[in-house]
Amino acid sequence: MKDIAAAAGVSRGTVNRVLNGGYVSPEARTAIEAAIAEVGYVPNTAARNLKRRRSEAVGFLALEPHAVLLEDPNIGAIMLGANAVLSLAGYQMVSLVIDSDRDTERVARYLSGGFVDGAIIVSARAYDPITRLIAQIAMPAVFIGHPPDLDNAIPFVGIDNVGSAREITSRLIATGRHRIGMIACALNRDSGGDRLDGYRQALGDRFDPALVAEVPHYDYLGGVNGMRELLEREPGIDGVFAASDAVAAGAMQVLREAGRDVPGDVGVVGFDDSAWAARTQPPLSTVHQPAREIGRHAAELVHRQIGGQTDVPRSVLLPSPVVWRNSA
Amino acid sequence: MKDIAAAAGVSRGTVNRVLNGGYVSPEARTAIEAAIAEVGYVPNTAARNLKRRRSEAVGFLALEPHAVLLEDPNIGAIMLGANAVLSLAGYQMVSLVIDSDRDTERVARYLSGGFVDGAIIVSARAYDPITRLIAQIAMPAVFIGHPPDLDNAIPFVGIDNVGSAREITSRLIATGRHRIGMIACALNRDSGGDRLDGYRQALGDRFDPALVAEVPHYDYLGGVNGMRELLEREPGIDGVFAASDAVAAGAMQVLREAGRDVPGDVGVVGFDDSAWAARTQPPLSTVHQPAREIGRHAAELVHRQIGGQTDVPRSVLLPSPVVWRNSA
DNA sequence: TTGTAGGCGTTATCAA
DNA sequence: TTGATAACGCCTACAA
Repeated sequence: MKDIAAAAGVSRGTVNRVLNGGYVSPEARTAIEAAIAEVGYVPNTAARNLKRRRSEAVGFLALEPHAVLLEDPNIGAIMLGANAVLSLAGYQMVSLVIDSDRDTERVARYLSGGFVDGAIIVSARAYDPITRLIAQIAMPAVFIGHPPDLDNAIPFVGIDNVGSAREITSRLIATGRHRIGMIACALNRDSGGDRLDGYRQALGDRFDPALVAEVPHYDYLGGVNGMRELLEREPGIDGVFAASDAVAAGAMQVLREAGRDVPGDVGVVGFDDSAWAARTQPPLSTVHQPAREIGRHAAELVHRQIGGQTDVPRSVLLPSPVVWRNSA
Repeated sequence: MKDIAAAAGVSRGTVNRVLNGGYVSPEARTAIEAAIAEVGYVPNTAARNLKRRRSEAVGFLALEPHAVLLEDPNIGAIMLGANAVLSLAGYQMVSLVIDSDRDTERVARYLSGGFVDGAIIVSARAYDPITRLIAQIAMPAVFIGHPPDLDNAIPFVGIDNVGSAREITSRLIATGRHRIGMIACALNRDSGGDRLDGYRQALGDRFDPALVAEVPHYDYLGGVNGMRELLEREPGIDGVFAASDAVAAGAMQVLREAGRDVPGDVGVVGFDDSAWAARTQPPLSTVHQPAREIGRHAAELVHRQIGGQTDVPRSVLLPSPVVWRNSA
């Protein structure tokens, strides 16, 4: 900057004014702009951050084991939604992969080092060190999904998993199914537990633990294994609520191999309304998860916190309607 | 830092020495460490960067339209591979979504602002402004996939798309197929063009343009449309090389609906060896793309450049063997 | 082994 | 409208 001040024959203060707005005479301005173009000058952000005490960047943290991260059909859409909003607000979204303890530590340093002004956190587990750090340094942040900790200092954006699960299970009942099972996943995460709760609520007295197969992940393989288990335990099963579309796809594959017609013999419903849902044969009835919107709202919430607003909602619950197709 | 120097009753110089190594007396050290723990002090990275002129971070840039990004089965694995290496070297990988012109501009500022010491670039298009910027400011960088520009200042990591496509097509020929079509995608990208070239080379004189269906993206829908087109143009088709596994999955769905048996009536092969390949019925013969390794090598290449090494290879080509399953 | 002091490139304040 | 100047928090000589 010194260089271009010299080149334009003005002081650094004036250069700064054309950069960041202020009173500058036309002659000075053109001279400076010419010099900037000449040298290809770009302000040093480290210096700027040091002075301004902010980075104009927001971190997007996915605290997932990586296999899960890659399978998740929603996370990409959430990122894009968040990026759209942040981008418009002039913020750089930087997403950080946390894939080991070493990562955790480094990310912690990164966050407290002033590289970002805020954070969007996807599927934090309870007592995660990163989560605690963020709360401790009072960094503007938002969770996607339920907050994992009891203290609700950090707002969250999500959907009503319980309600939607209850609703889609109810409609399975309404279509005359009698032995309705569930393939439940990821019970250590809020979404997993909530969907199981919804299923249970819908069934009420007719709930039968023998009809619930538990599998670790929301993936195709989980659907395959879960369905096999269910079929073995209850050959007369005529309805299945799979905790995600990928799981439902795996389940349908097993049903096909077992010679059961969907939806004739067995009704199947999923969750997410992801690309899977359109690809299954027949297309899947499922719960629409507004991933893009979730990302948008999350970004807005951090942005408002960064801006110092105090009237930020503690939580935002987005509608997640059932999409009725042909699998049930 | 001033604070903790005061708290520990020493000078800032001494504090710095316990932070970054140097001669410090045991008493001073313990006092300082206590003070650090007390306050929860973390060094300000902006200031440190300003002084050291580096950030210990590497950018991961995917210059893709977002829809493509979400569909790509490899990009996640590449990121994880890169992150593993960078993490070990103490670098923070930050991935930046580029989803609009506004994004491009902001990312450019971000890069030249000293937020990262190097960059890994996925599927840059020719004449991309970001690419040019990186070359211009001589930032350590590496491309994943062919370099889009003629000047080869920036090394790249990839696979031999032409060779692998040729090989898998050849084996389709060797199994006795006579009318072998291809569903080609993304011809505006190097991988797309190269795979078509390999197919053409394998067929030699028997190459027939009427047997090539072009679709825009490497996705399931592309496979569906491409296969329909091919079937219409040449009902006697008995072999198909799909430019990716997702495309192959779409094609197989159409073949199934048309009553053609795979591999009995039509042999189908894909490319990527992604999760799709195991899910299709029958499992897909395909080309294994070592995505994780690609990420690893890319990270190593930038890291070595950042370290000032000059003997960095201009390119790394990883093996991409054919995986023979049951679809052909 | 420790303290002091100057500067990294910006921004912000204050006079002029 | 402009220029000088003092921070921002850290690192690194150099002196003690």
